[in-house]
Amino acid sequence: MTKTATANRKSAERAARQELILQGALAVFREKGLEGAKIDEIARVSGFGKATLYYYFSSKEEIFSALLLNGWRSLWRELEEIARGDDSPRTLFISMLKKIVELVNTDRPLYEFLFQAPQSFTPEENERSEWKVYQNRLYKVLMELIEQGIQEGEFPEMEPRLIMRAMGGLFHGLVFLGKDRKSITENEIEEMLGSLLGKAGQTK
Amino acid sequence: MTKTATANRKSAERAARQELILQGALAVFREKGLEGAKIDEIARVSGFGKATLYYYFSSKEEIFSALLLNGWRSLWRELEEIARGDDSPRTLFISMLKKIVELVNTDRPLYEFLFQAPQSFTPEENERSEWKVYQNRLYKVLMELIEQGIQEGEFPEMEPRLIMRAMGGLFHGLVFLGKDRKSITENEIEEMLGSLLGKAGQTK
DNA sequence: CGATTATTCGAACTGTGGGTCGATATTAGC
DNA sequence: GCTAATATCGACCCACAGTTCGAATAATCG
Repeated sequence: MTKTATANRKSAERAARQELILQGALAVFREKGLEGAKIDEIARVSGFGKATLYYYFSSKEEIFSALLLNGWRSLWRELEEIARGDDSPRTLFISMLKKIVELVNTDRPLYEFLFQAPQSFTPEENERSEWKVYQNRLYKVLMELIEQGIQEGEFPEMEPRLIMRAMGGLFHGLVFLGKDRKSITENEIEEMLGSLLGKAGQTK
Repeated sequence: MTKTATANRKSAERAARQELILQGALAVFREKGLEGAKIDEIARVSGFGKATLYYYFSSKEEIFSALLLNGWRSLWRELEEIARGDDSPRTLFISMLKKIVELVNTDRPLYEFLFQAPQSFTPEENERSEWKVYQNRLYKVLMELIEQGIQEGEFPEMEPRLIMRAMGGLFHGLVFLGKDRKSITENEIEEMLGSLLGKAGQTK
């Protein structure tokens, strides 16, 4: 058993070091943007030699990808649970967005990265990427909630895609826009969403 | 008089060539993103040698800046007129956004660039830039309309900055999000804004 | 202990891309 | 036509940043 135990510890340590590197990388991306982040600086910030980064990751791009993948995957896991609830579409929809707000307020740098980094890639690059799978699942669930919600009269009768875009933009604006990084409260979000979606069924 | 006439023509031609270069640059930015756009490619697309670009512009960054400055300045001029009208704050506010939609539908690549390129710079870089002046004027006018609108009961009673963010996000979502580049209509915008702002005073 | 393997790292390599040079062509003015 | 200014351009330069190398150190195991 000794062999396995040691191997486990080693692989755990390896993962922990990868995590350290990712944290450093995130800090640098946040400050310098995607292209502005230099490998040397990531190495310095995370406290490893430059070559060591390449011992754990095969390229700069892989570091990006790992950050995005981890982030979107864990975000999806949090939201998946909520989506499985059996409340009305509108309630579920709002709960999910409120959950995202809660998470953002927990670790703003991470979520700013998750929501803004993708714009730095070309659409083709994005299609191929692992993390996109989880983002797509999230979008799909939200779209379905909107469609069901419309049928049940809980959402305004408009093109679902249009509502999706409007809600996405509204949400993004409230949570991420503005230089004053004051966190938004769940109540504020709820109020805004409520007025956009109309009062129908809101106090159900 | 010959001298002046010739000089005029020359400077007009010079401006026209600059314009050609800017058009090429915009096309490349649109496709490749800001960092992905190479000077060599801009030169190729706009039909000049690389060195010629540097005969008209002193750096790659100056090309960016010129695009942004031209764009935001002309956008501001269009909107300034509207802002001077003497309708109610809410009507003015909505007219301005509808005007932007109209312009976007005229030249989508340009406006996508205008609204998205700034994110590629660090905040400090943005502060120093010429074009930011016009963007700030626009934001200021919109904020004032919101503040007045609240006093006159045409807008919901919330923090103006919050309303601004919400409207900005909503607008951006509707106009620019989504891969299907189908243009949005002014009516759709009006409907969305209307429901977010509430019915109060809408049918004034 | 050796010896084999895992880890770390600064130095060196290399491709890329922004910017410059010098030579050439084109135009303007007389 | 001749000269000076204007315009054009491909080849070159060089700094930078991602990546690799090779050596050195630390951990594992028999």
